[in-house]
Amino acid sequence: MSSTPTTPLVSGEKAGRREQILTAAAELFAQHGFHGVGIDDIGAAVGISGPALYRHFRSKDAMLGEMLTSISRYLLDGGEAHAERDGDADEVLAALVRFHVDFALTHPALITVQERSLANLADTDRRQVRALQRRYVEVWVRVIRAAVPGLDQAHARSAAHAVFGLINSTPHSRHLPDDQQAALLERLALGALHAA
Amino acid sequence: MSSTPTTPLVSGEKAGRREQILTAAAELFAQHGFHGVGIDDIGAAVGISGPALYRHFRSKDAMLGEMLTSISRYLLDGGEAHAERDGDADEVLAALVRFHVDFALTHPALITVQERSLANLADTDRRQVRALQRRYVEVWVRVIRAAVPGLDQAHARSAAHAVFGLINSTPHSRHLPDDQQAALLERLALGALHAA
DNA sequence: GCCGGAGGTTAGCGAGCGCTAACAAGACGT
DNA sequence: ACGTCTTGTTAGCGCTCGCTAACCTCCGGC
Repeated sequence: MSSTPTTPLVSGEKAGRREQILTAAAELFAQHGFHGVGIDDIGAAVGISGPALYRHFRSKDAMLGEMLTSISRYLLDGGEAHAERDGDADEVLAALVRFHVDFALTHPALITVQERSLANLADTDRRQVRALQRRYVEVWVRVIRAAVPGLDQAHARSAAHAVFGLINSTPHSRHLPDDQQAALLERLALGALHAA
Repeated sequence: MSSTPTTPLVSGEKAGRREQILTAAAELFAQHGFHGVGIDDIGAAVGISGPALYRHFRSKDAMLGEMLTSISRYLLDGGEAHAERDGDADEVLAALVRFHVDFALTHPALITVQERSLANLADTDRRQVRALQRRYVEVWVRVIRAAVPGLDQAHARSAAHAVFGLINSTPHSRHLPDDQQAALLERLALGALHAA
């Protein structure tokens, strides 16, 4: 609604140069870490070479910044959309889990980058990402507490983080077809939460 | 029995210089990533300055290598010890979960480093760490399949990774006293596995 | 038919980093 | 008393990396 028109979170395909660069960079950052990837590597990954990237981004840090803030915003938006849909509390929770699982399975590189290199962000960007993440966690806390009785805020927050860890572990283990992996992760996540 | 006598996994306190350096380095690597930490930073953290570290380690990579292999070996040894103790399958699983939770809560920096910077390891070290980790996963797979009926290898392996992610998430969320956090993680982990 | 902007190229700068070299000072066995 | 081993110091080399400068080329509008 505000800056970019639709924000389909990159999605390959037609994608302008900026998006193309961001997806390539995400893949590289995920594999080698932020400092382990050079400007030239990113350029090479999209077929142009080195400093041409500065026609599209102000700095290497700006790439990471845009990457992480767009992820966080996408998750927050999606999370809020699911949380606001009224219905059975258990079903809302299941939908939220499914949403996050789906994201983790379709964008493993982004998951890895977000976990790994928040520390490499410039101060301003890091504050913004942190804020978005906090709000996303709060969405989960509300939904969890509605579905699982007898959990105080602190326990619900810890449980939310734990479930993120569970779901986000998926880039480290892809020995199952996607649909089976998704089904398993959903069962595990919901099993964990209902045992809390 | 082979190289080092007892291998108490560092543990601060008396600890020789090498161990002191490794713990300091782990903390820094966890905060800023491997490439984000300079030789001088590590030296400063233990009160000596810069190149003095080369009296104790052959290179910066060697520090990371020793750090990660010792973690992996500690986990594998502990895991096998718990798995071999016979008794109720559920109780063995619970003990294994408790073991890993305990490790994650007492060594959050090591957890973070192991997740984050496997990619920064030299080839030889990385192969060794990978091998140790694989064996640790296999311990879990056996214990899980004994306690949870109807899981094939692949599903059990995915579930193991997911539970690692769940437990290892604890460095990102410390807003609960340690004992409550441990109890919660145990419940979540076992809840997840029994729902698999 | 020109011209300005968009998006590339290569050359090279300045800074930071891992690591080595050369040297100093205390502990200690003989 | 002396040499040697250990563990520290500072200076500095060489390389890599992020980024800028200067230049080229295509392309669409008037």
